Amino acid sequence: MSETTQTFHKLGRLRTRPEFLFVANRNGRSKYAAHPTLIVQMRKHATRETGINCGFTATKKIGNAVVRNRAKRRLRECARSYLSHLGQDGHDYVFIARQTTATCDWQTLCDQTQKALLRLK
RNA sequence: UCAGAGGGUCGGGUGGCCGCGAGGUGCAAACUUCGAGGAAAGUCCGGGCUCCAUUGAAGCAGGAUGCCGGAUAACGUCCGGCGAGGUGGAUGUGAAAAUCUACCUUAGGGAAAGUGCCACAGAGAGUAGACCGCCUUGGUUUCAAGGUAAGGGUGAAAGGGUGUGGUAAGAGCGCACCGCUGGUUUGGCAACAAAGCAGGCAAGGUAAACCCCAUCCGGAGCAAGACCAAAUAGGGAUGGCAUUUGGCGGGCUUUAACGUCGCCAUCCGGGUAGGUCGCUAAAGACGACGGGCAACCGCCGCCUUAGAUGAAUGGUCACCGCUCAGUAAUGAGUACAGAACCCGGCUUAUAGACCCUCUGAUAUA
RNA sequence: CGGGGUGUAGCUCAGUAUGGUCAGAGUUCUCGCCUUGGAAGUGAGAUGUCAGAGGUUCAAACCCUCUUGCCCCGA
Repeated sequence: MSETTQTFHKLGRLRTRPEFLFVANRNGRSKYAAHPTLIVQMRKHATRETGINCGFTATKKIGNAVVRNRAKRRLRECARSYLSHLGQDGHDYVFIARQTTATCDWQTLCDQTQKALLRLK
C-alpha cells in the first residue's frame, strides 16, 4: 500500500474539452471497455510518462441534475478505490456514466469497474 | 373514529470505515470549524449592484399595469373593503321572485370619443324589421294596399320586464311597481351603498379587436465589470492650448450641457490564454414586547449561517424512526429535487407526517 | 447563465395578418379498374384530443395566462 501512495499522491483530473476528446478518439491509440453500468476509455498521454489523469462524464440522457451528480460521485469513488493499483502509469482515463450507474448495486459497479480496468491493462 | 374541502408547518435520525471543498492554527506533518432547498427549478415580474463618457428636460414610438384604500425599497406581489358571479342554509310563497346570512371565485377603467366584427339560420343583427299571425279597407275564391312588435318561428343575442288601462288590432301610447339614466341629500378617506326627486325608454354584445383615458418604464447584464499579466496586432496614456463653424455620440426628434475628431509636450506600454477580485453581514435569521382587523411596522435581546469554477457539500455499511402487506417471522417503500452575484414575490413538482377551521357519516354519553 | 424560434394526418407542410362555413394539400396506407403478373396510371376511401391545462367570447387550431417537448444563437 505504501508503494502505491508513493507512486500516486493524487489523481490528476481532466478538465477541458480537448482533453476528453483526445482520450475518446477512436482513430488514435485509445482503448475502451463497455459494461452495463459504465464505460471506461483509456489512452496513453502524449508527452507525460508518469501519473494518471481521469475524467468523469454524465450526459443529459441519463437523468436530471441530481441523478447526474450521483452517478459522477459513484464513479469518482470507484476510480479512487481501484485506479491507483489497477491503472497504468502515464495513461489518461475517462469514465462515462450510463443510465444504471446511479441506481445499480454498489458491489456490481465495483466488480465491473475492476473488470474494465483489468481488460484495458 | 372515518371521509372530504380549505389554510399552515415539517419534510428523517445516530454511529463506523473511506473521501471532497473552503476558512483558521502551523515551517511541515497534522489538527480543528463550517459545508444545498422549500422549491436551490421555470426565468414569469420587481429591486439592489455593475457598465454603457454624461442619462438632464420635453415630445414621439414601444412595452406594462388597470374597482377602491392600505402595506412595501419596489412589484403584475400581499392585506382589507366594494361590485359581480356561484354554492349551501334561513325567512317567504301555491310555485317563484325577493330579502338575510355563511363559504368560494373574480385580468373588474371607458361600449352616449370614434372605427371594426357579430358566421350559419332568420323577414329583420344595430340610423331596426312585416315571413306566419292579428286588424282595417277594396275585391270578396286565390289576393292587393295599409296599420301593427302583443303571439309564433330563427338564433348565442330580436331594441326594457310584469300588470293594467287603452285600441279596429296594437304599441311607454298613458299609469303602478321593478329596471335604466341624470342630478340632489345622507353615510363612507374612497370604490360604493341607501333614500327620495326628475326624465320618459334612448343607450345590444365584444376593448384577453383596434382604440381612448390614467399611472409607470433608458439599455444591457456577474459570461456585468475591475486589476495582474505569456502571445499577437497596432500605437496608447497623461498634461497644456484651441473648441468659430462642422461631423460623430441615447430606439427616434428637438433642446441644454458635455465628450470626441485638431496641434504641441512628456511618458511607455498593450491585454489574448491564464490568474486574482467582484463573492457573500444582508430591505439577514430567531425570540419577547408594543401598535394595527390584517399585510406589516417599531423597539429590545440574541446569533453569524455554503461560496465551488469540467464545478465541493459525498460513497458505503449497520441500527433506529415512519408507511404498507402479513397472526408473526419478515418483506417492500421512504417523495420532488442540487446553490453559481444577492434579495422580495409568482408559477410549477412533491412520498409521507403533524396542527387548525368547516362539512358529512358512525359510535358513545 | 442569458436571448430567440417552433409543436397541426404515419411523414413533409398550408391554414393563425381579419376567431365562424374549413380542419386542408402532397406523400403514405386500404380496396377496385387496367396488366399474363408487377410498376406507372386512374377511381373511391381511411387517417387528427390542432403539444397539455385553464380562461375571454354566442363560438378558439387562431386571442390571453401557465406548463411541457424539441431546435438554434451569444461569450
